[in-house]
Amino acid sequence: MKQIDKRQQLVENALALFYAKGIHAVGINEVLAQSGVAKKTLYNHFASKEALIQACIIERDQRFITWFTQRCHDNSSLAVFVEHLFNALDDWINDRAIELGEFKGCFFVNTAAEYGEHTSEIKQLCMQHKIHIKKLFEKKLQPLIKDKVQRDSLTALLMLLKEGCINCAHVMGDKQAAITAKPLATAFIDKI
Amino acid sequence: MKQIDKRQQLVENALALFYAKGIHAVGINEVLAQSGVAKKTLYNHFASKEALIQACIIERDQRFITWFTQRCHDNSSLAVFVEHLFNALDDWINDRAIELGEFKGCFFVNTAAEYGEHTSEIKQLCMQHKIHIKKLFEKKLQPLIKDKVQRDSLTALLMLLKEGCINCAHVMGDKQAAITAKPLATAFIDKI
DNA sequence: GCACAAGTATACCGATCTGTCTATTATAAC
DNA sequence: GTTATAATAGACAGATCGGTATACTTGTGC
Repeated sequence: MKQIDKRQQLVENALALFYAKGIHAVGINEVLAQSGVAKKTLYNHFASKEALIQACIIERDQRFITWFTQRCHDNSSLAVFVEHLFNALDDWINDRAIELGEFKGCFFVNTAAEYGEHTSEIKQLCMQHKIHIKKLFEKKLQPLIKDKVQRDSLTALLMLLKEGCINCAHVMGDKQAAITAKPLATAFIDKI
Repeated sequence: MKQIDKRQQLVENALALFYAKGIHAVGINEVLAQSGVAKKTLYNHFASKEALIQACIIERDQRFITWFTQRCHDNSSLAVFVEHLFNALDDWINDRAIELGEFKGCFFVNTAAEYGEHTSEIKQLCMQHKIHIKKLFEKKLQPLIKDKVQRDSLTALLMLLKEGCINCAHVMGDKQAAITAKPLATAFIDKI
C-alpha cells in the first residue's frame, strides 16, 4: 500500500476519534488500533502526536469548507442563501451530514478549548478555519449586497448565529437551534 | 483552618487552572501545588478528580450567573437591557471582569468538548448552566415583552448572539465580537 | 489535658501515555 | 532477481497520571 494511503488512513481515523472523544482523551495507541497501522508507520509520517493533530485540523478544515461550500452554493438571492445555510447546519446538527461524523459541536472550538496558550500552533490553525468560514460568507454575499457596511453587518450576523447555534445545539442539546436561528437572519435581511 | 476553607481553596484553584489550560491538561498534583494543600486532604473532600471537576463546574456556574445577573440588572427597557448585556460580554472578552479570570471562552463549552459521551454527568452539568442563562434572559424579558412568541424569539436571539460572540472572540480572536453583536440585537428589538 | 479529627509531606502502586528500538516481512523500482 | 524502502508487531523506556498508604503534626471540643 502506498505511503499516502497509510497517512490518509491515520488522519481520517484520528480525526474521527479526536472529534468524538476530544484530543487528550484519545491516545496514540487507540488511533493505531482503529487505523490498523503500526506505530512505527505513524512516526514515519508524523514527527509527533502534535503533528498528527495539526494534520487532522487541516483535514477537517478542508472537509468542512468543501461540504459547506456545496451546501451554500446557491446564492441567487439573500433569502435562498440564508435558507440553504441554516438547512445545512440543521442537517449537521441532526446527523444528516455523514461527511462530518456524528455531531459533537465544532471541532475547532473543541480543540482550541484543550490548548490554553494563544500562541500554540494548534490554536492558530483553529483560528484559520474560522477565518476561512468568514471569507466564504463574504464571497457569497459580495454579489448580493453592494453596500459594504451592510454586507459586513450581515456577515457578522451570520458568523455569530452560526457559532451560536452550533454551540447551543452541542452544549444545551437544542437540536432546533438552526431552525430557530433561520428566521432571525431572514428578519435582518428583510430590512435591507 | 476549617474544612470548608480547604475545600473552597481547592475548588477555586482547580477552577482557575482548568479554565486556563483545559481539564485533561491539568493534573491533580498541579492543583495541589497551586492550592498549597496535601493530596490526602483533597481526597478527603472529593472522591475523585471527577468529583472535583463537578464541584468546579457548579462553582463556575454560580459565579458566572451572579456576575451576569448583576451586570444585567437594569431591565428598565429593552434597549437598556441589551446595552448592558453586551457591554458585560465585552468587558469579559477584553479582560475587564476579574471575577471571571483571563478570558478563555466559555468554560462550559470547553469542558463539554473534553467529554464525548452525552450521558456523562459533567456534560449534563454544562447543559444545566446554559439552561440557567436562558432562564435568566426569560426572567428579565418577562416584564418587557408581553407577547410570548416575540419574547421567546428575542430570548433565542440573545442566546445565539451571546454564544456566538463568546466563541468568535475565543477561537477567532475577534475581541470586538460583543460590540459587533450589540447593534444586531438592537436592530431586532427596534421592530418590536 | 486528652482524644479525635483533619492536614501535611511524601513514598508508593498500577495504569497509561508518548515515543524509541529491534527484528521481521512485504512491496516496489530498476 | 536484487536491493532499498516501508510496513508490521511488539517489547521497552521514561515520564506522568490518578489514587492509596504511612507516619507525623496541627488544631479543636469537651
